[in-house]
Amino acid sequence: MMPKQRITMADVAHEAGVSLMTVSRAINGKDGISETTRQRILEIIDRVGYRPSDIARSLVTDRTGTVGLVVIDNSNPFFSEIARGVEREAFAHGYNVFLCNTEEDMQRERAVLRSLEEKRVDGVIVCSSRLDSDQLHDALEPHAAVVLINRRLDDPRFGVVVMDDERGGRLVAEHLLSRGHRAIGFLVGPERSYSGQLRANGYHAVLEAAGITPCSQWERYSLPIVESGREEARYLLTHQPEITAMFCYNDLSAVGALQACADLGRRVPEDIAIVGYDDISLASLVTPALTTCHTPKHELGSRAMLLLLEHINGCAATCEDIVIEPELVIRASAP
Amino acid sequence: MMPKQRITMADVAHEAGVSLMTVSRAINGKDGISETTRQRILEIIDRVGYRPSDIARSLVTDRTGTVGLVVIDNSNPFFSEIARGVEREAFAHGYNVFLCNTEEDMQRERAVLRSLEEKRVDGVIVCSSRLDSDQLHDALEPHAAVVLINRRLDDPRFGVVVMDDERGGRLVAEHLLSRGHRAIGFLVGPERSYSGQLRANGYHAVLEAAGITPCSQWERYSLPIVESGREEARYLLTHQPEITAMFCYNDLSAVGALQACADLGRRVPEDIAIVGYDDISLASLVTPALTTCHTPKHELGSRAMLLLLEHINGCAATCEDIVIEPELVIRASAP
DNA sequence: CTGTTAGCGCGTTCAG
DNA sequence: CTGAACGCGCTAACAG
Repeated sequence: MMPKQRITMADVAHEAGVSLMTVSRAINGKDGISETTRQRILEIIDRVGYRPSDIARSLVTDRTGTVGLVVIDNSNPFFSEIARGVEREAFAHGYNVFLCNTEEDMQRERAVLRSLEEKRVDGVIVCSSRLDSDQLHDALEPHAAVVLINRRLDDPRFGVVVMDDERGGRLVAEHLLSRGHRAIGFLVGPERSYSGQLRANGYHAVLEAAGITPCSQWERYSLPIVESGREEARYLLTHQPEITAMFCYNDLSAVGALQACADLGRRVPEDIAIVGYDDISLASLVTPALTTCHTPKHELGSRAMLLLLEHINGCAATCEDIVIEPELVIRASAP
Repeated sequence: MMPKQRITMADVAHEAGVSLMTVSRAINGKDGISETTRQRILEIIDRVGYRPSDIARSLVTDRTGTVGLVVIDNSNPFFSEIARGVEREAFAHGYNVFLCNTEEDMQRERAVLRSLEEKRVDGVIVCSSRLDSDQLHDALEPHAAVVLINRRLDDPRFGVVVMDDERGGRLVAEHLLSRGHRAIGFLVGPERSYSGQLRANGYHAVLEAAGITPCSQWERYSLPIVESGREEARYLLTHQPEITAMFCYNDLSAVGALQACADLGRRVPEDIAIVGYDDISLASLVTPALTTCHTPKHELGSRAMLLLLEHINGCAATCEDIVIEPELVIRASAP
């Protein structure tokens, strides 16, 4: 069986009785070609089903029309909504997106960043890296354009879109204090989470200003998933029964905390108040609905993609970081 | 400022004092090269930070090491979990994944499929297409390797991984009948949903066998999102008050139905039983927890990717469809 | 074991 | 307004 041969520009040129160059001009909308021949060529292209090869094109233009998106885990709604925002904006501008999950694995994070290099992506967006500053810098340095989400790195070449996490931490602390809570459990998040660190800073600052010394026994690392939240919350509730409220790293771990409360017969919010983070759609759907900090995930993604485009096109007007403010959403779990 | 020139294979060859070919062999692990020189070359590559260009490589090998994944909407947990399964398997085999959302837009679906052609992906996985058979066939025909998820198309060139949706529909119908329900509302799903059609077939078959003629006034199209479920469920509950149960296209619309019940003061499951579909993690977390059909989403994705690899490598051992059976999960919303 | 030649499909010169 | 030659970075096929 003869493997069906791909149609190439030469075929189109031949069919049209013109040179390769003329076909190329017709495709790329360049001038130096009469409107009539352009139309004729486009019709032929359509008829024979020719598809220009972005591969060949990329080799000469040094542009691929692709970007890489690196996230921890696309099955986490936080990331999947960001991914959606990125992809929508990318599509609108003619770009395709490589989706890469790191799965909390630093080695894999480096590996995907490297494979994206080899794919010659025009740029990468990295969301929630677990690498430390030096490692991350090294992994990103070879990339032509970079935008970080929820992470700062002191290199002006890298664009930044961040939530004001410190502020989010403060908002939560202030809310809980205002409701009279003094003994507050805290699921800090993954050990290497940059956002978690910032939230903790803001949170601690408010507590200290109120004369409360953050107590390390009230704090636990946790993964940003339901199971881990349940486990760590159960630990805290069991070992530190004086706790009357709990601030969870994200909504998923907060749902886990809700489950832990149910497991242990603690009523929410009567016995214990639970606060989540991010306001994923789940947050308003569980019972009791979660008090949480709203993070505009779709916007985070689309702003990041837009910024990346500026970097790719070398017209990064502003090298200022884009900072988005969170908003406290008060619901039944911590009224 | 001189734009830093990319390091090419020639640089490495020069540095090592060998020819291009030798470097190529060292990289690709081919033989016909001594182990010592290979090591020497790999060290140089590492030292100078050379990254082989997959673009250039693809041009000659006619393989890109990329696949396209086409879904309706990655912010829907159903799809984001499938995407995760696909990406994990892809990564494990050295492939990168283009994630494309169609957003229920048939024109966009064609557009992304076409752009994937131009990117010369080695294959595509299409999940929940909204195109009809002819359109979909035309859009997929130019692709070298294709796997469909939850859709059949009578072309042996296309691999298929499907849930047994008809069975799912039957399982739900049988469960509701066995609990004495006779007037059952039905959110059928998107008008062009293939899965929805199959579930409806199974569902209707069981009803008819029980002597119940499916009543079209009990059925409504709906989008697979919470808002739409709420709206359509409210319509049904208002206009067909005799209904004692509702079968919803997916868990998201079932959650919407739950909200509609709350809006209208109907108790679940006392006044009305609600059944969802897919068993996304949300299903077990809402109150009351949803009775639903379990769909192994991650597995769907990874099986699809594995099958696609077989097609890409031309060793599609089996051209049999892969069929996965759903399982009814009975929870509080329809005990 | 290693090098040389050719060409993948296209866009960018520079001539007509 | 159109075309011919060249090269992007790499690998396959053949020589040595």
